[in-house]
Amino acid sequence: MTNAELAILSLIAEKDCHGYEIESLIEERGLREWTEIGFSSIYYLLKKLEKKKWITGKVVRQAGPGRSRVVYHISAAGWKALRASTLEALSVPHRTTSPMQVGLANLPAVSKDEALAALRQQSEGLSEHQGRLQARRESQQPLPFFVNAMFDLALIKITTELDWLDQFIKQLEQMHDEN
Amino acid sequence: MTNAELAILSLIAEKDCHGYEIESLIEERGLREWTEIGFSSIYYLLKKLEKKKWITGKVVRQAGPGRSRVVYHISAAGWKALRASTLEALSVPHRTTSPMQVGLANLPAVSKDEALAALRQQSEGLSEHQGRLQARRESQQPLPFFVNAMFDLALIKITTELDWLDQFIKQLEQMHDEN
DNA sequence: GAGCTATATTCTAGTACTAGAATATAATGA
DNA sequence: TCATTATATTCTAGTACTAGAATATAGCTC
Repeated sequence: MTNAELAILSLIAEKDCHGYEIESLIEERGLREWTEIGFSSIYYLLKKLEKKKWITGKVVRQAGPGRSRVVYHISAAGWKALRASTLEALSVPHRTTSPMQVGLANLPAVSKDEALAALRQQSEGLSEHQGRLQARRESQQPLPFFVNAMFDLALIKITTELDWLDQFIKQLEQMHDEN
Repeated sequence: MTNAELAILSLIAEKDCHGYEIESLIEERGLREWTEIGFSSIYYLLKKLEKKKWITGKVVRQAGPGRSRVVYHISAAGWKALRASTLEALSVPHRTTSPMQVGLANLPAVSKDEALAALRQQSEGLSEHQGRLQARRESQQPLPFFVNAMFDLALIKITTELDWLDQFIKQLEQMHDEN
């Protein structure tokens, strides 16, 4: 199961949902901070999960305007897959090279000044992201311990990267320009 | 330009290459530690870069056995794209949520013991990766400062994650099992 | 009963790879 | 000369999304 599939499946595991509702859940909880599922992908992913028999859809006509919804419910096989996939995600390390690291590998292609400007921008963007995460965590307390753990890990990773980056910028500033 | 395209283009920028040669460079330098470009993707990516006019191919018959090679050379437009893409990679932060974090979000789906076993496996895998990176860096000294920077950053990120993980495992061990 | 609005889903035409098998070709050796 | 080997490239049939436009339908208003 892919990350995107797992994310959708776990929302349905929590509570029966239709596509539009999943979109609002994602929006509401700021899940876009964690995944990159676009609106147009939700229905695609739902169909995929249904094809695998992990969820089953039921057309529901409701009071109020608008067409009927398809409300999805997780199946026994879906729970099994969710558990298996969660364990796999927890156990298998996944090497992650950020674009910035790839950029670093190509540092000689740009001038010192350009590199410095770019890295300062990176640093600012990272700080903003850090701030957003911190704010979101604080605004939602108290949270279950495992959600706090997620925030912790995310924040610690960003902070580490930011510290390293700021030190690297200083180091680069003091270097002789070879370009 | 995608990460994969950038990686290939930067190898060609360094020196004219044909497809098979790129594969051996990737293997030789342990670039799979940084990117996930499969062998079958190299030719696909070369074609893509050629279509964008960033590289030009030339059929070369060489001494020795085997069919002719297509040796690629970076164009002026290619250099321009390489510089632009490098600056973008250096400046634009990229949120990266590892599968483990997604797993953490689904922690309630598994039992405490299962989670602990999985996380211990994660920790071991991470340690091994850390060791591999460290060994590779040491075996290749002296390296250009920016390559050392890449290793530094990668190692610091892994170490941070590992420290957090080991602490989290301890915390989880002391918790009451609710599943 | 005709149009309007809100709600929800589907469709079209992409992009970006990827695994693995098949193919092509130059030299060499039996 | 004809199979074999080494070298290098191409082909087939996928998977996994994704942007944005189009469509469907229930109720409400006039």
